[in-house]
Amino acid sequence: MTIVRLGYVAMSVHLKNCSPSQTMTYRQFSSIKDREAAILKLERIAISNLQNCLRLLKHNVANSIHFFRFSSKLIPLANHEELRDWRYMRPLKEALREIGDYLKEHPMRVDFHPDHFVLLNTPNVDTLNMSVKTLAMHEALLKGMSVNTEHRCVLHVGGAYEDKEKAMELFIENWGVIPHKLQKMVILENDDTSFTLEDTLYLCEKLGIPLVFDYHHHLANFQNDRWLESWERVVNTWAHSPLPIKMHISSPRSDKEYRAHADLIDPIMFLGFLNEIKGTVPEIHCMIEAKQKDEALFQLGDDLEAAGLERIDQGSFRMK
DNA sequence: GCCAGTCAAGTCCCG
DNA sequence: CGGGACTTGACTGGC
Repeated sequence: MTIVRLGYVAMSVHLKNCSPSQTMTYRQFSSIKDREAAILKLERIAISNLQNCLRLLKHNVANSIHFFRFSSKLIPLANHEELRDWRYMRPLKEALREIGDYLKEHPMRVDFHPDHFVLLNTPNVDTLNMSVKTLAMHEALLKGMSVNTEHRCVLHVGGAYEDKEKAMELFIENWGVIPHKLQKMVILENDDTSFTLEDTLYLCEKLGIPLVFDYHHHLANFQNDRWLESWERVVNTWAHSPLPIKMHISSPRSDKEYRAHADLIDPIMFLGFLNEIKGTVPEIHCMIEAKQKDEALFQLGDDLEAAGLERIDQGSFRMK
């Protein structure tokens, strides 16, 4: 038996005026003459983003969704060079605590996917330092919400830099200088241009990092199309995690724009996948990456039910 | 009110 | 080798 739980990313198409990613660009920031007022504005935006996150969590509970990825744009300009003196966490304490209190009452898997500027295998020291800083910010946000930080940040391996083997060795080398508490947060995903399932698995096994299998990326970028041959190894990377295995699902927008995400999830592709892994794990969490966000989740849920899966609630299914 | 162009960050790809 | 594409949602500025 396998329990399948569906999750979605960052925002809801059903909640109005509820963006968790409002922002201010640096150009806009620097055009405000009173710097203190400009910083207050940044703080107001960040607090509003967190309040909208809480609304989203309530929406999830109301719709029995147990899995959610926070936006990584919660704090505009958080690590900008010119705002090094800004202690941005202090004014956010209260808003973060409220989220933490709510999560305590309504347990839900929440995590982050820092964007593609966070590169652990970069040969550039400044880029590496910025990446560590950004990871530390994610850690502070999780801690502010009293969420156990272990395995909550999905990252890609990084750039190939014209030599994939070398780039993987550089990942291992740089990994050694990442603070242990940040290492603990990281999980790694196969990507759609450079690092395949096998490449990522090599690093995950070597360094003890759980692997997030992205099925769509795999179809766009593989060495061996028989991913099932590696599935047991993928499952094993989660053996010592407090969390169930997770994966990403999305569907190609079109043949021409194969790598771009479609509005919705193609249920045939997903059902095919589920059929293969049925019974191999007690529980799996599937993060839906689709333009239509939570609506894609609802529609996929209906498709799964129509296909005969036993529905536990809006976001959960049981496969015998 | 709508549409096009712009935005912190890095890497890849094409000409 | 250099500049544009990539990707994403939000926001600005021009009409």
